[in-house]
Amino acid sequence: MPELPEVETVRRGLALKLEGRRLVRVQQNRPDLRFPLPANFVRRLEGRRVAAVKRRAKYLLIEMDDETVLLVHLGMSGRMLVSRREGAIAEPHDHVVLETDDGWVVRFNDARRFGLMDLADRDTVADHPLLAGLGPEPLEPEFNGPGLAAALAGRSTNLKAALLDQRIVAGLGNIYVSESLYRARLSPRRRAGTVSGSRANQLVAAIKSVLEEAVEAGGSSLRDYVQTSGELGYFQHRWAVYDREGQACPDCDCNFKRTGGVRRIVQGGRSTFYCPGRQR
DNA sequence: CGGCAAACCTGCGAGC
DNA sequence: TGCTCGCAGGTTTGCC
Repeated sequence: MPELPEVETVRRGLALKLEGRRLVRVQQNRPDLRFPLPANFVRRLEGRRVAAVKRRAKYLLIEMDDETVLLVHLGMSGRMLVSRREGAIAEPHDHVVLETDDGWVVRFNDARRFGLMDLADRDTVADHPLLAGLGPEPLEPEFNGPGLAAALAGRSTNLKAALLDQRIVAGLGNIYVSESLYRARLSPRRRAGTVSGSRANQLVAAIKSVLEEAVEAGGSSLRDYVQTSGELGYFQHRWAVYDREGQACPDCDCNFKRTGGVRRIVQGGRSTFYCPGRQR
């Protein structure tokens, strides 16, 4: 999916179109996404003005003027497509459609339906079951070397799996874990508990720099992901290891002929990409 | 606790 | 051209 940089890109696009606008029409095209939509979903949103569009980890939090919060997760294939009302064409898998008082249409489109929406209250949304257990925001100062080391201490699971665990740090997914570990020169196979001190500091710095650059580039993009505007993100062109099996890594001083370049392994049923010459 | 597989669901590209 | 297979950015659950 959309990992943190993609969700942040979507958040910015939605904020430009939605903040301060009234939702004059809300259309719900099916009773459920990953979970059933809450009771009175349409009635609780229609006519409300959007106060703010925020983000926590990979969740979008769209706050209304009555303190209702529309919680959105894009899952693997979820998109928020923005267009003018007069040009809007309904497409398959448009599950929820929002229309603003100044003529914009936002369509939540999610073929695989791993995404979700729920309604919460502003003052208690942090305690929502989906948000309560999340770890620190990786781009905030609260995410730092000592804190990460403490969270990893004693864990025998591999470092890849630990960084995908949203309780350790919230917002990384399969692409940016591989990219961060490459930048930190740490092997995805290393035991998580062995990362402390300067290694933890380096890993935190790597995660922050990868995510910051990706946000700046407007996220990555695969075939089924577009930004709110419909344009593609550019970070995919900067992947060092993700989806680059067999190729030389960009900083290659690691004897390509011996290592065979970027290696793909499967951990927890998901692909991991790394350079065995650089990452230990 | 840990590791793994399966589950949720659809689409797409590769290979035959 | 058309079929089957494997794989895909996420997260949870259940089993050993």
